[in-house]
Amino acid sequence: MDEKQIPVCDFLHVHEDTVQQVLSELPAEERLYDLAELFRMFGDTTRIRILYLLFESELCVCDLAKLLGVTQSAVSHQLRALKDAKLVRFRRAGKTVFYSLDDDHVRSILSLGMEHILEK
Amino acid sequence: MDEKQIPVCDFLHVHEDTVQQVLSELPAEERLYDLAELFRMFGDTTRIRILYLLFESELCVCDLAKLLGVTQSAVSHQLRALKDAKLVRFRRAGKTVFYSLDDDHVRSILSLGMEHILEK
DNA sequence: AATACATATGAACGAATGCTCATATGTTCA
DNA sequence: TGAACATATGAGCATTCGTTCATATGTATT
Repeated sequence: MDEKQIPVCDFLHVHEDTVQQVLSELPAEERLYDLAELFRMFGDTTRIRILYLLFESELCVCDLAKLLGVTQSAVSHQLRALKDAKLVRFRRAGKTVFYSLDDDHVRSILSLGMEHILEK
Repeated sequence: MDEKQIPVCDFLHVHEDTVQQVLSELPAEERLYDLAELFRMFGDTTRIRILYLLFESELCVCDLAKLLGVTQSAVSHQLRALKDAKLVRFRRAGKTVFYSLDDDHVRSILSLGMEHILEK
């Protein structure tokens, strides 16, 4: 042991086998990044509101903008992010574009989150 | 009708009753904020890694710092955030403080998120 | 083709975020 | 009580984020 100056204790408190166990459960760096990116989508009220509005039915961009009381541009930017994260999909109908939830993970994740904050 | 200059369409594409339905499902502003705040906790790789490390067993601050390869200060700051969000709890044992997951919501939410990114 | 409407996108700006450094608090042991 | 160790916290800084404004792209209608 030891030529370290970092201000952390210089030994592990937990047992070595626990360390191995814990590290083996840790997903690969890339997956962790993707996971954080996914949850970051839920980490903004505008995006969360968009997702909740799409809970029941598909909506077009301008409807979303009006219901949210924000700019069409802002909604469009956020929808792009949600689309990239595979949380919403869209279909074109003439000039208007209708967005809807991509799959049920969105509903499940939002429900679990809501459960958590309601219990605490 | 009307005197609006905002660059969004001036009528709703969806039916009025759909609007009512959609708006009635939208949680209160405060809940949406809390929800976003909760998910924001999962939206950072350092915090996600902390949560995954705590999946199997409790760990003290300095162990976490070493396993993550980051400063004790950084970990401490993030643990504070996670604690405020009720995602982790701690117990003091002499000089060291052991952190663990607060409840099973953390595991469920992480699992759902992982499912999503693995499928897409 | 020209116009109007719906949506998308890039640049810019202010606000929030995560880290580091320095230091404070808290605990144990001599 | 003083020294050593573990953790917490505040200030400062660079980066990221979400919005707005201006403008581009795409579609339908005349």
